[in-house]
Amino acid sequence: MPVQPRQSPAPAGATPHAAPVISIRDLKSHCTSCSMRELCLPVGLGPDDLKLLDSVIGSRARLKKGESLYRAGEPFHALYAVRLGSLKTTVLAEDGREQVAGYHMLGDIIGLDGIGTDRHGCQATALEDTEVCIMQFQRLEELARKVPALQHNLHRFLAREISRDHGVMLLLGSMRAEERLAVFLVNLSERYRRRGYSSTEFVLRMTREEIGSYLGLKLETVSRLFSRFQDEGVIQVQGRNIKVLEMAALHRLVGQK
Amino acid sequence: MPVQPRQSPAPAGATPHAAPVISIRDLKSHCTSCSMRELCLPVGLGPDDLKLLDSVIGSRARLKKGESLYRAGEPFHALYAVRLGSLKTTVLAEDGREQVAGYHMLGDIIGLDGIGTDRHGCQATALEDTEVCIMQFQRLEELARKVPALQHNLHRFLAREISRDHGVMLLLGSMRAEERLAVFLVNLSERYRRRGYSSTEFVLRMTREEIGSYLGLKLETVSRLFSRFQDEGVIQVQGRNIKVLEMAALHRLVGQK
DNA sequence: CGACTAGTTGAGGCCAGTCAATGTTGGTGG
DNA sequence: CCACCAACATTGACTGGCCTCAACTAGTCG
Repeated sequence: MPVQPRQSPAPAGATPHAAPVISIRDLKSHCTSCSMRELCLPVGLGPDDLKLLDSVIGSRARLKKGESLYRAGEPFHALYAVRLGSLKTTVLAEDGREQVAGYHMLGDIIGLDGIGTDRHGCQATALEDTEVCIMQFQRLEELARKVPALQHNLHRFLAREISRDHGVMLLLGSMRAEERLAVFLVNLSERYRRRGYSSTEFVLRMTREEIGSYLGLKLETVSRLFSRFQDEGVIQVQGRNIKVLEMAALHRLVGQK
Repeated sequence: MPVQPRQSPAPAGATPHAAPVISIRDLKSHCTSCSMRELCLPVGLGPDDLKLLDSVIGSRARLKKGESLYRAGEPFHALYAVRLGSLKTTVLAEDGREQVAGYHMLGDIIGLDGIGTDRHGCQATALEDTEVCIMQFQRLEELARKVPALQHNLHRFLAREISRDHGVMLLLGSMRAEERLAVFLVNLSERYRRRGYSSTEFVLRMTREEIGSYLGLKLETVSRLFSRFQDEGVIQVQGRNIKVLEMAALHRLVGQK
C-alpha cells in the first residue's frame, strides 16, 4: 500500500502523444477463431457465450514498437488482450522514477489496475509490433452479469494478477540478484512453453535496463549475471537471444541463499 | 509473475492448526450498522442492496493475536472484511522463506488472491485480537450479478489491491531503506486518518522484523532507522508507539534519492 | 561513414546485511 | 506484587553484494 503510484491526470511526458489506437473495424477480432482462447478471457466459455464476448470486442489496436497503449493518469475504459507481440507495463513514482512492473505476452489481459480508480495506474508500452483486442470495460461488466462463467474468469484474471504481484514482491524483497534473474528466466521459459513456443530458446524483448528495472537491479548487474550464467554453462547468451542449456541448474538457483 | 508463491495443499507447519473460525451466529454482522460501511465493500450501496449484502455475510470469525484466518494452500471459499483489529498477510516461497505482503486494518477486504486458483495464496495472521466478517465468495458472485453496484465495488477492491501491490513493488525495487520506512509511516498515517484515528500518533502492530520483512529490510536496519528518525526529530519512538513530529520531513524523505 | 543506442567489463565505494552483545518489555506463575 | 523468562529491540563492528562511474565494443540506422 505504500506509494500511490501517481495518478495525476496529465502524463509525465510533455508532448501529447499521438493517439496510438488505430481502430480498424475490418480487423474485427473473433475469440472463436483466436489461437489464444484457451489462455485468454474466453477460457471455458461455451460457443454461445463466446459469441457474446465477441460482441464486446469492438476492435483491435495496433502498436508499433515503443508506442504506448495507455499512460498513467489517463481515463480508464477498456481492458486489452494481447493478440500479437508483447508489452511492458511501468509504474511511476511521483518523482518520476519509473519501474517495469510487468511483461505481457500473447493471451495476457492488461489494464486491470485501472478499474480501481477509473484511471490507468501505469503505462503500457509495446516492446515490438503488437496487436491487442479492446474490450470496453463497461460492456464487459454488463456481460459478466449475464454470463457467470465470464464473470468468474474476470475475477480469476484479476486475482491472478494479485498473486503474480505477490510473487514479484517476494522476489524483490528477499532474493539475491542471481536468484532473481534465474526466477525471471524460468518464468519466461514456462510462459513460452504454455504458448507452444520453445521453452529453452527464446528472444528477450526487453533491454538489460528494462530487465533490471523489473528485477530491482541495475543494467550492469543484469549483464554481468548473464555473462556469469554463460561462463557456468547454464545458458547461452547472444545479445537478446537466450538458450537455456541447463534448466535444472536454473531451478537450483531458485530458492537457494 | 516470477515465483509461484507456493500453493501446495498442506500448510508448512507440521501440526494441524486448530480451526480458528468460531462462527457465532448470534453475532450476525450487519453492514447497515457497521461503522466501516463507507470504506468497506458496501460503499455506495442503497439500503435495499445493503440488506442483500447482509444476507451474504454468514457470520463473523474471531481470532486471537497470532491465530491465522487461513493459510497458503488451503481451499478458498470466502472473502473476509476486517471488522476489528488487524492482520498481516504473508507469502511463502517454495523454500520456506516468508515475506509480509500486506498489513490490513478496519474495513479492508482480504483473501482476494485466493479467487484465482481456488486456494489461498498466502497466510493471514491476526496481529491482535481481531474480528472479521465472512463472505462466501460464491454467494457474493451470485449477488454481484444482480447488483451492479456491488459488482463494481468488488472489481474496484480487486483492482485496488493490484495498484497497492504495484506501489509495494516500486518501493521494494527502487527505494533506499530510509525512503521505504518513510513511505511506510506516511501510508500508515494516512490510513489511520481515513478511519478517524490520529494520523500522527499510533501504535505499530508489527514487530521490527515484520516491518522489515514487509519493506525488504532486516530488523536491525528498521531499528536503526527508527532511532535515526528520532535523533533527527522527525518522529518519537517508544517501542511500538509512534508519534510523528514532522510529517513534512517524512514526505520530503519520500521521492528523494 | 559517423552518430547513436545497447551491451560488456573493470575498479572502487557505500548501503544494508551479518554477527554479536546488551537492554527493554510484557506476560506468567509463585 | 514481584521475580523470572522469553520475545522483542537497540547498538556496534565488520563484511560483502550490488551500485556507481567509466572505458570500451558491437550493432544499427540515417
